[in-house]
Amino acid sequence: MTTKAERTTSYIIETVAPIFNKLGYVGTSMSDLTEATGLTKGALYGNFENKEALALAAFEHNSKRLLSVIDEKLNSEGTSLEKLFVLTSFYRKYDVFTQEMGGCPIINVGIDSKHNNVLLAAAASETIKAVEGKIALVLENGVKNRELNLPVTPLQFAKQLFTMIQGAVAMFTITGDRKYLINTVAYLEVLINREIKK
Amino acid sequence: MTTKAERTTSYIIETVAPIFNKLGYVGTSMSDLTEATGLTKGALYGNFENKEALALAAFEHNSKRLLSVIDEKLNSEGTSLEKLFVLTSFYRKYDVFTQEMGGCPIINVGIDSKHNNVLLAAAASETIKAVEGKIALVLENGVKNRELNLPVTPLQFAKQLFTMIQGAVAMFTITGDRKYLINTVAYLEVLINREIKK
DNA sequence: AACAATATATACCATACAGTATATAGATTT
DNA sequence: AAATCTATATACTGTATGGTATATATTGTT
Repeated sequence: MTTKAERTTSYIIETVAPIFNKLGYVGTSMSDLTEATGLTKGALYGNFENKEALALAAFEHNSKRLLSVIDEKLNSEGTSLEKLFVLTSFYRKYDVFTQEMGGCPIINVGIDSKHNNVLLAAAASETIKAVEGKIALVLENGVKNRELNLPVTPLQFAKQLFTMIQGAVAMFTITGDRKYLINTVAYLEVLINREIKK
Repeated sequence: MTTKAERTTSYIIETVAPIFNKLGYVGTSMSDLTEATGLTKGALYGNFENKEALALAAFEHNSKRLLSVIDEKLNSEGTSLEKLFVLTSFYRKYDVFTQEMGGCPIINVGIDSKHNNVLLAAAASETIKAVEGKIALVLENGVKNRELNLPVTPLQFAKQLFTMIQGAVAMFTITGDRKYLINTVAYLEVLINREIKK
């Protein structure tokens, strides 16, 4: 059972998350948030200690959503190779997935908070590590099953894959051109088939 | 001959550029800038119409510096292949180059200004186009000289290369781990040798 | 060197900011 | 349903914000 208070707290987080993600930590004002939620400062400060705690909760919300979708993709039925292709397919349409979140939380918060908020910066860095770990696990299994052949360690290859993906995400975010996502995913799929498929 | 006024203007730009690059457009206050320059608001507003004009000049300064170094690398003596390797070498140590600028201006301003300042966002996007064009030119020459063999158009390949580079830059910026730069450049050099070298 | 033109400093404005104390409304428990 | 407890609204801090009007230096010109 969820009490009214709990529901208010999560309503705030959900409403506030895309705003922080879009406008950044300093770029978001408390009045932006009262306006969006339809609540007053009293309500916001009753549920969260301060702006920083609110921003942190907002990022964790977006991060968890992203991580759980990635988990879902990487745990879908099929071979390790197929799992990887499910992931790349997800990133081909990453723009629609991130639309309601207000963009990629890793890139947005990671860059925005670099010199503005230590906790947020650390959280973004942690999310990267988490994704890399998840991809590495799939790669590791593929190697164990004699399905894949990696030129470097699973974690190293995972980092390389994710770096390329985030490159496409960054370029898409800055230019607004979806082709960066589409073309990078196409490149990655060829790369996986040619370089690591046994 | 440079008049005193001109020297003040460029002194302001040079001093202010890394601050805007680090803290972002909204994250930078006019008092940050008076403090850093040792000048007063009167001086700053005497030389620039407003905060936006100042931020724009600051970005253009960083962007020009970056583009001219890239130009220099891509116009160095040697074959097209060698030029490409001079560029990748530059990005292996991109962290030290961007240190005094306060980080990569493309990533920082591109992401930061996305929802905060239209002119800055457009300027970052333009800088990306400029870099891609410069790389494409070298690739095009390499094809003409029967030195390179591209699987796609020069511009398309240039975009793919630059996307990977900026991916490494983004990951380095967020995590602070130089290995993203080092490993991505290593990967790119193998890629160039194996995929497009004739 | 005296004057005119320009650049910088000072003092100020209205507004927006994050945050708080307290009053009021709403929910939960008995 | 009454009483208690909790959550939200209101009204208010003090401070920082971008920007400006004007006075004062500083520069370039004759």
